[in-house]
Amino acid sequence: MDKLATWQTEHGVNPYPYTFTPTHTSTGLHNTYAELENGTETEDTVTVAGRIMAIRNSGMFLDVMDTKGKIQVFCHKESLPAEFLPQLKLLDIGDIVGATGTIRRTPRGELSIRAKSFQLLSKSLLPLPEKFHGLTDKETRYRQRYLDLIMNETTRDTLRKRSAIISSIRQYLVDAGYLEVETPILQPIAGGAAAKPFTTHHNALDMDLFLRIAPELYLKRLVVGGLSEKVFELNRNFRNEGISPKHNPEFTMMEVYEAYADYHDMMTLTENLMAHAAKVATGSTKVMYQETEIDFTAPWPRKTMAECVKEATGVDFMAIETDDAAREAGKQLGVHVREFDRWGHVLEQVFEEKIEHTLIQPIHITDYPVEISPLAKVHRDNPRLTERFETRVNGWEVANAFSELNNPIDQRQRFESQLGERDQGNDEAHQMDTDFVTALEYGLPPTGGLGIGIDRLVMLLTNSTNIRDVIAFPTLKQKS
RNA sequence: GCGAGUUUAGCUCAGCUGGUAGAGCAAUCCCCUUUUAAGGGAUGGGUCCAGAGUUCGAAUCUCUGAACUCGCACCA
Repeated sequence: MDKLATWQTEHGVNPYPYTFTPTHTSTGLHNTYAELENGTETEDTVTVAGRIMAIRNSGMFLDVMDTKGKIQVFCHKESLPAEFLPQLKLLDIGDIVGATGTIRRTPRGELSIRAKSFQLLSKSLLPLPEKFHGLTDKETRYRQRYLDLIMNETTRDTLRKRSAIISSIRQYLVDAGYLEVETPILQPIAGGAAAKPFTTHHNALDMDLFLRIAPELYLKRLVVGGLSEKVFELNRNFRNEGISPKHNPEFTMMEVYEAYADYHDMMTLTENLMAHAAKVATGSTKVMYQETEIDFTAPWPRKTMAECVKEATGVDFMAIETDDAAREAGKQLGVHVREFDRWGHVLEQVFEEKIEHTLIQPIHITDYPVEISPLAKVHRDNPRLTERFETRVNGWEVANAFSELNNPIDQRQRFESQLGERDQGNDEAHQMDTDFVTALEYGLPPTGGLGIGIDRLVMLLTNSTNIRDVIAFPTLKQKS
């Protein structure tokens, strides 16, 4: 652009200088001078910096936006030294500038800085989207998130809240004595969940590796080793599956393991963590999501999966003895049943198709069938069930937790049973991880474990209806 | 993967039954020094998503493809 050259040749200005030192933020000034009356001038000199979002009256009024907000810079020819006036004409919407001047409030009530000087800090070469409608095209908003952030306060707010939520969870756990750890993202066996992994290859080792679908098996190894009785990891998982408003191929999971705890303890921890995060993000444990108020205030109801199904359908799966009878019952209820489904698969399928979407307020669904819970400990009162729960909010799975299976003999059998399912066509059945079984053979203490889907929690706490709105750079197809 | 929809200027969008490509904002130039989407005047700006077809003539009709959006499926 010509203006870029003009800055350099006619004004000897480097349009991309190295440093600048603002003394104040826009929001800080709005707070400090909240009581300043209209039409008042002060002698208080401040320096701010930010992006020009609007220019009015040929540069007399600049709206400057910094991370905290906006403030008007008032460039009047009587208060701005004459040498700045030609430079004023060279400013564009989108330029980043610093300005120094005195605080005043205009007769119409706009807190402003009466500029004594300003400095170009970065020249913008591309025009910003139109100011009134802003940037609304969803594709551009996701592909060029920087533009979305410049133009849309909601986007800035959502992603800042995401950061606050993650910090609050981390801080809560650290304060409670949990040790934050890191475990491999590149794994030779993608374990800890049922999902299709991304595959990659290490050249020097000539070895295929998988991006992890869950950190679970490594975190339990750390508990076996006694690194800490309470560990957690807050990081990305990768699942090679469809993209939807609730699924991104890479997503953020918090997993925590606590020795000598069981799944009841994990329910309490889930409630405390989410209620805390809700308060940090929204100021309250009662959160408006779309048209519904969701109440995260602890404690939350707990109900077994079989009870839910019995209440909603009248069918008591606990009274069904065989897999054949379970499949028949599933078909009777109009639920999708596969030929290799056993009692537990059918029970879960009925739950998902008939009940899940009705669970709006936070609830722990407990006592999952053993067939679909290969890493959870058998229920102390019933061998067909496990001590596992999933927390549902707004019909979504937001947490999954167990009393961890720590009996190595049982674990080996569960893996073998999963291999059997794999042979029957369930390509997401769990793989055998012999080293993990070996770790259990050295002894994992009784342990409670919990995973929380951070992105979905952030969606709920920021009133977002698409997971892409809570991920700064969501996965998109490459433009050809 | 399936269905519906969208794709036109930097942005937000018009463009009818096929007949020379439009507006507002942004940009450039001029006027204007107390504006709040500032205002007035002038000017420039297009691979109408891509390719093929129908037609004298296609942004518009047909087919194929692409990206996106929404819904569904998948995601135990």
